[in-house]
Amino acid sequence: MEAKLRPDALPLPTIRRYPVYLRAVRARRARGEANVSSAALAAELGLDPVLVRKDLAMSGVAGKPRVGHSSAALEAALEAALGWDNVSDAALVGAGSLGRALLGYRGFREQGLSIAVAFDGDPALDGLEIRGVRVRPMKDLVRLVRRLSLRLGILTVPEEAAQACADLLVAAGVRGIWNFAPVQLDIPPGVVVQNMDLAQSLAVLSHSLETAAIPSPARARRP
Amino acid sequence: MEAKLRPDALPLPTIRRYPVYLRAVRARRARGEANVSSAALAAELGLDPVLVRKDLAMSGVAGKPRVGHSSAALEAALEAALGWDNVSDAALVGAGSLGRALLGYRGFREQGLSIAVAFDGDPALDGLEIRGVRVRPMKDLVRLVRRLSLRLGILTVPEEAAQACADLLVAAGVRGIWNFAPVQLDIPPGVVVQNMDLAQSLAVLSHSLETAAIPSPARARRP
DNA sequence: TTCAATACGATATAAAAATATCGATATAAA
DNA sequence: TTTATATCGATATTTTTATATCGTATTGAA
Repeated sequence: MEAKLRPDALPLPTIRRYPVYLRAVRARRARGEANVSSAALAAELGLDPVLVRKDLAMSGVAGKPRVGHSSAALEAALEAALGWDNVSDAALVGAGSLGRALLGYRGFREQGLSIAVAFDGDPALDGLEIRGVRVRPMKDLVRLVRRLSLRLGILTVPEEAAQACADLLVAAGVRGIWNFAPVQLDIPPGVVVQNMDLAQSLAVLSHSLETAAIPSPARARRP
Repeated sequence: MEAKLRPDALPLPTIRRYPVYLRAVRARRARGEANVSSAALAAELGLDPVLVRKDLAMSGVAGKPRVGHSSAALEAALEAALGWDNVSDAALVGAGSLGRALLGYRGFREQGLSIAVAFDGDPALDGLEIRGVRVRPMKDLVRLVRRLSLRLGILTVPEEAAQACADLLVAAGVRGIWNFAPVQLDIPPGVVVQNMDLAQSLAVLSHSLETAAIPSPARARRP
């Protein structure tokens, strides 16, 4: 009868939770658990069981009562939903300290991401190899990105340079930009931008630090 | 009559947008603009004007028709709401590449944050000074953090070490933890955790890259 | 074989957030 | 002075997301 509850568009918050589920499922699978129950995941992650159940249901894999979901199937489905099943190569722009930190992050491979080449405006870095990735001058960006047909650009330059570099990436035919600069980029439609703003995250923290400052120390977050 | 619309708790999405507004307001003020209109901000940031207006209203500063809001007052109010008006010192745990990148980030001062001391388990780093911040061994963490009465901990260690380091920070009396490790920390109530998960951000990007792949190129994001 | 418990699936309700609409007010131009 | 308009403030509506509830299927134990 095939009556899967599968809306064509997954809710954004669900997408954001998928990597969290995926990590947990992978860990359990590595531990030899062939099946994962949504309730167990919810308990481990401190989330509402219903929420987890709904999220998993939207991945398309069915679960069996008293057993849970096949962890292998879940892992595959989550990866597919995220587009992490086939590794895609990216170009990193800005080989400063943040750029280098990203170059050194081993976890990207598990997230379908591999940095193929880096660019930097500083001539001193030209030709340098950082963690197995060669740094190229900016003037080669459009040509190289196009030749390697990279779909993704990672922007780790100072905010003054961000828009100009983004324009180069777009000119090179990139489909998405992961922007670490605290700037609202002006990008033509068709290219997806995801901002990674430290300030936004810090805002939530320091605000709740400010407000939840004095009150009673005994108060559970989740009942 | 004093009928300010001021809910005691600001919506989380509003909090997240505050740093974005703040940056824009600061830039305009630096350019000599004494007043900022919500409509202009909305246009600059690509947001809905009503949304911006509501967000700004919740900061408590009133705007005047045909003029806008006083940019000085707005800046102060936003900073106050975020708790960025008085700089607070933080402890950084994990002086690896990501930790160093954060140590090198100049923007933190504008966000009310200053890293006072760093810790790392690697004895080779003991005593090293990075960007003016001394690296200390882990065994000194609780004592030093307590003595400096630091309220905030920044966690940039590998995921295996994250929970143990978080426990140390909590033991040292920290009120909030900014967690860059991809782990769900188990933290007692009273201590606020804000996760900065690269994977979650990348998830949104690669998913929309995946879904919005083939369709028509001409499609505006905001009408 | 029967029964109880677990965990899923679906529906319903509630909460939160974004968007739309309308009226009021202060400023600048006529 | 008058009038038009930009812009705010408030209310209403819609959409999105989260939570609660109920029924049912499957398994493992009695």
